[in-house]
Amino acid sequence: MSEHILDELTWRGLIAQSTDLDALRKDLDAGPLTLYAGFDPTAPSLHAGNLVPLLMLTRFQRAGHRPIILAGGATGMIGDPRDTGERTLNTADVVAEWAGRIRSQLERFVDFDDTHGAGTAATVVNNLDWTGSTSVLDFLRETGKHFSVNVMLARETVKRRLESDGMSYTEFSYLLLQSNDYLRLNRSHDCKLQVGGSDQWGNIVGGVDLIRKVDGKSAHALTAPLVTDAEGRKFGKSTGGGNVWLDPAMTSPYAWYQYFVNVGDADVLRYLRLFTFLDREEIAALERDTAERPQLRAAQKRLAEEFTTLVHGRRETDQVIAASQALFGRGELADLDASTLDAAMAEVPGGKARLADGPTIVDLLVTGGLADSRGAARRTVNEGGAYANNTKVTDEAWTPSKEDLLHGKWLVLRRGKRNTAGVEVSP
RNA sequence: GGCGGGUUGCCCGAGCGGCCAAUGGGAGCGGACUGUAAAUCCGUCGCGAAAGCUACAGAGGUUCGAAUCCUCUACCCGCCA
Repeated sequence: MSEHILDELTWRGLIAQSTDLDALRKDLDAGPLTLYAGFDPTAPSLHAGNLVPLLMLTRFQRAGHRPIILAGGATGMIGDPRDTGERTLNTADVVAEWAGRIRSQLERFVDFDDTHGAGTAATVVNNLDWTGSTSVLDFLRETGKHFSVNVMLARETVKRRLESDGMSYTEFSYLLLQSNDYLRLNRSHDCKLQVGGSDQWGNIVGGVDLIRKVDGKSAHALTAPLVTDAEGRKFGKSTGGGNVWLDPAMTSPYAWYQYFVNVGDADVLRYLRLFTFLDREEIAALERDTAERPQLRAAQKRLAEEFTTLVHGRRETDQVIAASQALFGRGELADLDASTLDAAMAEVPGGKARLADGPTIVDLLVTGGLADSRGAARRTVNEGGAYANNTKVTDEAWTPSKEDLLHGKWLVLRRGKRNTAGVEVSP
């Protein structure tokens, strides 16, 4: 069969820090091992960066182990300290709502049956279930007593925060909560491994230490390199800013696909290893393609295809690929048949306009969602970045005529090289 | 509780009472070059066609005129108790 999970993670570049790997390997070989990763509801949706640790759970499950997904209903109420400064607390309602939404996203990435061997069925837990009812006194006496402030102050994030804005006691306590989670799961599920992004290292080993101190047992820690910054922003530098969200209402499948098609050569192979299940041979072949014929973007297209399928499903992926080919292909837009064009237009942003209103290119860029304001739209036109049906428009007053409408209703707008929108124009 | 400092546009960060829609970075956006890459260079970057409008934590006030002065409120930081 395949190689050892730890060896696979190593070549994929998924191991940033770890406790004793040999000891972990021994435990892994002894049978299904229970492991967990936690996800705090800090936004209404997971983003691409969250998928590294999430897929790590998937990989372990496929290798015959048992994943626990933890939704941070409690930790999300507190906030993991970050370098940029104190977080604003969200209300309990918001946290609960986000936790629910994230939970349903998380559930798609693991199997809840013993598909990968006996005892590999996944579990979902919410740390609010055991933290919410704990009394302060119990918590301080039973958990707090095991933590040395001296040690906590030495943590990187804490040090940086003390040099800048300082930190509330609330956030300072975060470590204790997450450590306690690990202890709880170790006791209730015999969970012996926690994985996460490398920013979680301190929190994870906090739990490892706690388990050792309280129960005298050993547990493992494994972190993956961060692909995003602490905020999950700036996932890559190859294209537009902002987060790439899993929620199709926040980031459309088309936008998701396009984002990964546009990944730079320097990142694409690493991303393939981090975000896909392609094996060494396939990735090596794509590496050759990238080196020899980079303009084909074979690796990027494969990454985008695999990753879109993983998140949005095969069907949706086929549609966005078709749309991308139609819009970025060599052929003339006018040559696309009606159903292909309709399908492509359904994937990109758009709007509606009426010919009778005599909308100008400026109006259309705004209604198509390609410009935030009319001023921005005019700027785009003057900068030479506006296109209608792939023809550059340089006159702000340009207005489409009936003959411009593809299949009698579509006007394909573009801003710059790769931002496309479809405006449906009625008489 | 006392004393002091702070709150500026997406982020960081300047800002003498008029010349400030507000210096400078970064991010973003467009162009050139390419491959729907990277790097680099150029341009741009509140809303509005314009008049003008809305903005410098919030609310008042002083003034011909305030982001800049005063008062109160909220939040943040530091020192002391």
